[in-house]
Amino acid sequence: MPTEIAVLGGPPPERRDAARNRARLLDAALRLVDERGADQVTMDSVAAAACVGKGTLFRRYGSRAGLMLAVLDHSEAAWQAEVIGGPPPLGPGAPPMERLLAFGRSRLETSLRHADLIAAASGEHGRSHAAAAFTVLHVRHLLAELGVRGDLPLLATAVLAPLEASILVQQVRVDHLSEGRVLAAWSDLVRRVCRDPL
Amino acid sequence: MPTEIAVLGGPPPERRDAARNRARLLDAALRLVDERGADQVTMDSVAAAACVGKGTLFRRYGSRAGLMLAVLDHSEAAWQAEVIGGPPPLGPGAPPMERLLAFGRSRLETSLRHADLIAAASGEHGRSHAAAAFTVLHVRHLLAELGVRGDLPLLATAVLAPLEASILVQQVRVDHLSEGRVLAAWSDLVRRVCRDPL
DNA sequence: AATACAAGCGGACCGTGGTCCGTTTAGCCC
DNA sequence: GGGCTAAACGGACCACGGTCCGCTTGTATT
Repeated sequence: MPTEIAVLGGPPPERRDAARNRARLLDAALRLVDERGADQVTMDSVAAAACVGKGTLFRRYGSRAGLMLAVLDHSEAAWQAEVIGGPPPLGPGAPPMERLLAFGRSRLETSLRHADLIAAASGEHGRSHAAAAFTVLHVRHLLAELGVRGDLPLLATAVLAPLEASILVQQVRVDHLSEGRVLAAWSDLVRRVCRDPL
Repeated sequence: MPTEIAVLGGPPPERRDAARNRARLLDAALRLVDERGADQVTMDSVAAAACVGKGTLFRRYGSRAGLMLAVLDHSEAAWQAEVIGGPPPLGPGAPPMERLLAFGRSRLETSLRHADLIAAASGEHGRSHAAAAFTVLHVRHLLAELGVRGDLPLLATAVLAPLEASILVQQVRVDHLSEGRVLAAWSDLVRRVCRDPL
């Protein structure tokens, strides 16, 4: 029986071949999604492109949604970095309201750009992936800086809700509303929410 | 060659057997969804229960999402009737703000009750089914009565966004926030949006 | 190095959504 | 009623997501 070192809980580390396969699979998925679009990528094709059995793919990522989530997180990492540490007004340095409006514009663009990926990733795990949690936290933080009172976590979620990919796709790609108009309406919403109730 | 009567365009009427099968299928689907829950109902089982071939099912309803949409519309008809003509404060007769808040509470409950059905119906047609259009129209109407200025269609969509089933399921069933708290936050949002900017 | 065993592996297999196409039938005209 | 055609029918068939299980391999222990 192997010595049990990890006294404090936590998942045991991945075996080296497992980690290698995980990386191979993510690589293959990133490449395929990039060159064909998310909804043209089958699980079999990813497994084949990674030279790995299908069973391994599902053991590592759980489901198609899980794999797409990993791809999505990878794709949005750069965006998150810009929000956290990039140049103003999106990054720190600008007044909170300007940052919030810049955030909205940027999020709108990103949601639309990754719409297919987001849809593919939005099965079963609810929407609670790292990326979503990050946006809520960020908006909540900005609202706090603006001195908004109330149930900030829920208010942040409410402000973010109209920027959900599924809603934006309906508005822009089905109803053919211009992105500018959608953004203007969102900005209006934000100003109303943040207005001081003096 | 049959006489062409419909000079003005529009889809030709359904053949009698087709209409009968459509009804049979919807009946079967309603019954199965009611007794097993939407995500335990397979297309094969619906076709079998309706004593109809699977091909027919798909010809009539296009896809699983289409069938579930029909079931959903049927299930929500009663709710829509209450909103349009039921007793206040949900129905007409109460002041607009009271109606709007009652609408929110009612919509929150309905979205959660039909969450599985809504999820099953939300493929491919975007969200543009009759039910969704109805809620937007209604909220838009109430906002107008409240004298709210701005891009009312988009503002209505933004106000409705936090009541989307997917978001509510995450908040209530995953994060275990109470319905009361979620509703309070939504009411707060609405009051902020409707506040007069004097 | 030899041993032991958990972890990992891969591909055959299954259920389900969706399509296809040869056959049947409702509706119209004579 | 008989004949014609477009519409409808239905079930065999396919693709894809997901599971299962017997075999392999990495790693820790001695």
